[in-house]
Amino acid sequence: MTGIRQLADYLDISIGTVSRALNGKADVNAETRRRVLEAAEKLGYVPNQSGRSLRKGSTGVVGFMMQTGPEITSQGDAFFMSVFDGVQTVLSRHKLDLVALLCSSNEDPYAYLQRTVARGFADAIILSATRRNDARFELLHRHDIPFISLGRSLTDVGQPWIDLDFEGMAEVAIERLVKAGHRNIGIIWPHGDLNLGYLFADRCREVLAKHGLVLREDHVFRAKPSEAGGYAVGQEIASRSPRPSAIVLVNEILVTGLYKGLEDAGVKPGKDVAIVGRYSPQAQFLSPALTCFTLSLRDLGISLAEHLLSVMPAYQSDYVGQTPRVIWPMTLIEGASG
Amino acid sequence: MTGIRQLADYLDISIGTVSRALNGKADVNAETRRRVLEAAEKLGYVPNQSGRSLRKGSTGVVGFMMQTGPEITSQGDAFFMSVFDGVQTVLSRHKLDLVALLCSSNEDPYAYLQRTVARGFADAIILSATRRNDARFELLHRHDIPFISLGRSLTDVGQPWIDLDFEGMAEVAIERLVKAGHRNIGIIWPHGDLNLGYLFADRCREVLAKHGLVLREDHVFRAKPSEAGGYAVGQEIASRSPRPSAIVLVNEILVTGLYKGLEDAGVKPGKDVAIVGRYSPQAQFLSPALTCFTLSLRDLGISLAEHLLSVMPAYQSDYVGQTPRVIWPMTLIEGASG
DNA sequence: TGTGCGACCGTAAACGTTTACGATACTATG
DNA sequence: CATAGTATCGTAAACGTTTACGGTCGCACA
Repeated sequence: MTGIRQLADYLDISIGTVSRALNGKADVNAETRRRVLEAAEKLGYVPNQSGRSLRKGSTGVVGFMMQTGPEITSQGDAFFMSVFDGVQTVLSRHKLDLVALLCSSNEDPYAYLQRTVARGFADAIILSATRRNDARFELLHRHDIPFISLGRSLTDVGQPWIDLDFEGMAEVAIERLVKAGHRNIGIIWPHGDLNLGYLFADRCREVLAKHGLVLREDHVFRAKPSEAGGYAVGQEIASRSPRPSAIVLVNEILVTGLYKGLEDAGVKPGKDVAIVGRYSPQAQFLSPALTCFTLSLRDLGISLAEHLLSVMPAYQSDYVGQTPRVIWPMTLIEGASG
Repeated sequence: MTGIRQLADYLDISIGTVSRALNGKADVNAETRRRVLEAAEKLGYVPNQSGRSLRKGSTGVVGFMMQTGPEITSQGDAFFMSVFDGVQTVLSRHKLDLVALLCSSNEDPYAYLQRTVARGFADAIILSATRRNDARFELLHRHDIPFISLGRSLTDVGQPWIDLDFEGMAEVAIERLVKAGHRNIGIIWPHGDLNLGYLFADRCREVLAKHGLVLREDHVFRAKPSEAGGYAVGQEIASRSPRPSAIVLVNEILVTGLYKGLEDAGVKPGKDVAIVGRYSPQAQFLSPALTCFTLSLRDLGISLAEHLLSVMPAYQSDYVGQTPRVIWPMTLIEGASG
């Protein structure tokens, strides 16, 4: 491993100058800088992260916290990979690296976050899978770590957040179904205390009420966020009487199972029961194609990164005037399901 | 942030003793150790990672490298989340943390890895999405970084690897289909130069040959690893004459699209064309349910971690006698598709 | 009493950077 | 020519740990 010392010896100048040259400081001769950069390239020198961050007090990495395990939050397949990609295109412009902080399913997320924060692992954090009451917010706030959350929470501490427009989605979906003549509309609400479920369900109720309709309690279906959960809830829906004539679901990960659950119970999705859901890679390849709400995950990632930078002291000058909170719109893809 | 110095001052002992007490070194009085641990807990002291790793030369983190972007390798993120979970259960026993090293889709993986390795970011690396010729192997070998790869490669450098048994899968699938009377069997081979495609295709050919059958070149379908890719290839299959009566696919991520592509072309999956594939969360909820090969992703993760530890000098004593290479078996789930 | 030993602990160096500060040489200006 | 100013660079401290080394103390033993 070639360190800055080897590089300095090789060039026969001091390590201070080398460091300044590499970091783009002003007081270094242009010719010297050129030589340093050239030599660094040649010797394959890359600054050691530990030494650098020990001195600077910052690590140059942004952590995206997520829980591992088979039963992930409420997002499916390529969701995070696409978001990451957007985040990185922004961060890389500032020489920041993104790593995923993986909290195992048998570790308490709060304890995990506490540990990684105290270790000084990342300069800033992106939170996902925000709960309705989420203690992690206060933790990061107390330690004065810049962060942003993908998702709102009641335990807001003034940090920026971006959340999908679940309420707008509820509104558009319900309006659409009501206009199509549906009077008996049910919803699927994923298990757990993710905040989005509440936002979604509440707005559904409101919009229905506006039309003089009521969301029956036995038409609120709780599902595990998995295909199996979708299957189970499909069976359940089929067995209700009265059976809802339309279903809105906020979770993308269970729709194939839902279709199958309904079919196996003799109820044809899109025909006997209209379905409106969230986009997933499978959505348009189901039969009938799912009417669903979509968004650009990459753009979402970009926005997440930009808003995060706007609260990081070292970078915020480039990102002034960011709206601190964003409700991210989703657009409807008309399928044949509802 | 309370450092070791504050802790030492608080206890009125030297930082050396504090460090030894916390790290479980021998020559420290039992009572002193108790006091130190208690105070550390009380003051919420957590060792600074940069300082520690600068001194020790190791970081205590294991990196799992993966590419971000919508068009990921051939696995969905449900796949990795489960594997991660297994990896972590093992690593956490050794106080090692797992982070995902996210290489953005517009950065060269080799350059990315080079950068993170030189920075000294992780003590060991897990590679995934191994290509048939993968320069990353040699890179890590040259830098003497312990690593393991999920997937074989021609550019093996003697490191341990674990790979799914794509050849066994090919064998079982082909035998099954031949036994069912199929003579015209096609395969779907994902785009890119992932090694698994070659392993799979070659073995398919061999097994077919054993039965006096030949894999027609126009029955080898290349597909983009996405649902859309599956749809396209479904259309393609339908248009071939002669049309294969059965299809084996090695990639899990495109099956819903494949079904739809076939259906839209008037070909009924499972009826007009038998299909055997890989397990995905959707597999059993398709109609007909997919006959597919599955495995315990968590156990795979556990094995990955154990084999990785066996090549890490600081930990290998606990993991002697590990077989360096593992071909991970998959088991068949009989669906109705083939 | 002197010696040796073990238990325990303090001291200080080292890890690889960054950066405040001071030193040097050269240029411009009077 | 003297001086101030500027460009460039070297020096050394600092970041928070870990750990080799040496020191002190108490005790056992001859």
